[in-house]
Amino acid sequence: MPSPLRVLTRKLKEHTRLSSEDVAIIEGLSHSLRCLHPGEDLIRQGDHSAVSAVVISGFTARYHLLPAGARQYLSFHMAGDMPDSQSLFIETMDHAVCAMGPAEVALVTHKALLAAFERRPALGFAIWRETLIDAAIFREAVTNNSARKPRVRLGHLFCELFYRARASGLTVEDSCPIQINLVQIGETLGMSIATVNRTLQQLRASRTCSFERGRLQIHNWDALARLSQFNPEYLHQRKPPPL
Amino acid sequence: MPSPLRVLTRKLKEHTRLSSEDVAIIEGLSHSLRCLHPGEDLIRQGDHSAVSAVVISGFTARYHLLPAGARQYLSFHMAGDMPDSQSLFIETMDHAVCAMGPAEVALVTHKALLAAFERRPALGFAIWRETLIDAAIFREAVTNNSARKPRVRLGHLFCELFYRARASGLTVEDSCPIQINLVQIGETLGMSIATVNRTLQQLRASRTCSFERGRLQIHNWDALARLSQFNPEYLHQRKPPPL
DNA sequence: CGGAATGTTGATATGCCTCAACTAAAGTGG
DNA sequence: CCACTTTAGTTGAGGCATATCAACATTCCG
Repeated sequence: MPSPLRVLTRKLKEHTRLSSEDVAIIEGLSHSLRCLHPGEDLIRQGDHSAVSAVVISGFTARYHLLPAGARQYLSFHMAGDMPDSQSLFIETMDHAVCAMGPAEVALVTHKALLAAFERRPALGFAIWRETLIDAAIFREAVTNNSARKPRVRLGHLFCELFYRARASGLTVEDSCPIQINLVQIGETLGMSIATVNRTLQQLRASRTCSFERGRLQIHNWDALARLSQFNPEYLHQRKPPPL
Repeated sequence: MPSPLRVLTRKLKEHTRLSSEDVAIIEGLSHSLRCLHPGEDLIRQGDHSAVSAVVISGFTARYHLLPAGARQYLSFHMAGDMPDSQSLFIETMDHAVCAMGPAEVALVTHKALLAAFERRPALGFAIWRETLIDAAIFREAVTNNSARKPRVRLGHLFCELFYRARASGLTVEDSCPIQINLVQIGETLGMSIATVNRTLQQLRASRTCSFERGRLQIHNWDALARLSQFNPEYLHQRKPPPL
C-alpha cells in the first residue's frame, strides 16, 4: 500500500533527483487525510495554519475575496500540488484556498516538514523550487490577464491546465477533467461570463479545443498552443513526450 | 565601512529574527558590485545564472517579452530586494530583469548562498520567505490587473510602491522616487498610455497623489488607500508607524 | 418531477484602445 | 548657452470590444 504522498514525490522527481532515502522520508511523513466538498474552503484569508496540504485527488484553487463578495481566482492545483505551501513561512494567509469539485488532501504539520528539511536540506530545496514554480505561474497569469485578448487568454488557460494535468497523469487520451464553471473561468481571467461563453464557442469553432460539463477536450494541440501563445517553459517541467 | 549587503539584512530583519552570527554571515558573503545603466538588462529570458543579485540602489523590474516586442512588467524592486532569487533553484529564466533607472546590484554566487544555508538553515528560510512574499505580490498584481478599474488599479500600484519604498527607507516626507514612465506604467497595468495619462489626472484632481517626472507624491494617504482598495497585509511587513 | 444551478443568446451602452497631432521636457553638440 | 533632436507627455476624435442586463434554455440533483 503506497503512501498517498507518492503523488508529491512523483511531482518533485519531475525536476529534482531524490535519493531513495529522500523518497522514504517524504512518503513516510505522518499526515491526515481530509475530504473536501465542492466549494469548501481548505483555508481562508487571514487564517494561521500549522499544517500544509498536498492535493491527493480533485482540484483546488487559490482566490482573493473582492469587496463585492466576488472572487479573483489565482491558480488551480491538482494531484501532487501544495496549494498552501506558503503557510510554511508566512504566518497569515493573504488569500484563501477552496476545493473546486470534491477533493482529497493530505495534511502534514509544518513541524514535520521542517524536521525533514533539517535532516535533508535537498528536500527543502525541492519544495522551495515548487513554490518558485508557483510564482512563475502567477507571473504568467499577470501577463495572460493583462496583455492578451480573450481568445488567446482562454486558450492559454486551457493549455496550462491540460499540460499540467498531463504531467500529473490525469489526462485520458486528449481530454482531462477540469472542475470549473463559466462564472469561475470569468473570475479567473477577468472576463464577464457572456464573453467567456462566446469565446468558448470561438475555440470550439476553430476546432482546437472544447470545454463542456467539466471536461476539457483537445482537438488540435499544436494549433491551440500557437493560437494561445503558449510556451510551457515557465512551468519548468522535464520535457514531456510530444502530443 | 558596512557591507552593501546591509540592505538585505535590514530587509530580512523585517520579518525574521536573525542572530548576530546570521547577520555576520550574510554581510560577509563575498560579492561583486555591478552598476546598471537605465534600461540595461541584468538577466534575460532563457538565461542561466550562477549568481543572484541584491539591489543596492535604484530600481529594477521583472518583465515578460511579448510577441510584438512589447513588454509586460511584472514587479519592481528596490534596495534589499532580490530580483532574481528564483535562479537559485530554477535553471532557466522565464522572464527578464532590467534596471529602470541607473541601479547598483551586488552579485552573490549561488554556491556561497547555498553554503550559508547549509550552515544556518534559518537563513535559507528567511530568503525562502522573501520569495514567498514575491509570489504574494504577483498574486496581488493578478487581482489588480484583472478585477479593478483603471483608477483603482493605478492607485493600488502607487500605494504598493510607496509602502515598500517607505519600509526600505527611500521616502522623503510624503514622496519617493519611482523611476518609471507612462509607457511602462501602461505595460505594468495592462492599460494604454492614453488611459494612464487620463487616470493620472484623475488621481491628481482627487488630491490623493500625483506622479511627475519620476517622483510620486502622496497628498492624502488614507483617501488614496481607500480609493485603491489597498490592504497592505499581502506584503507581510512588520506593522509600520501610521503615516 | 420540480427547483436550482448553469449555460446561452440578443440588445444596448460605454469605457477603453487606437490613431494622430501636438506640446513640453530633456539631452546633445556646436 | 543656444539651436536642434529626441524622448516623454497631453489631448481629441472615432470605433470597437466587452461589460451589463434581461430573457430564456438546459442540465443537474434531490
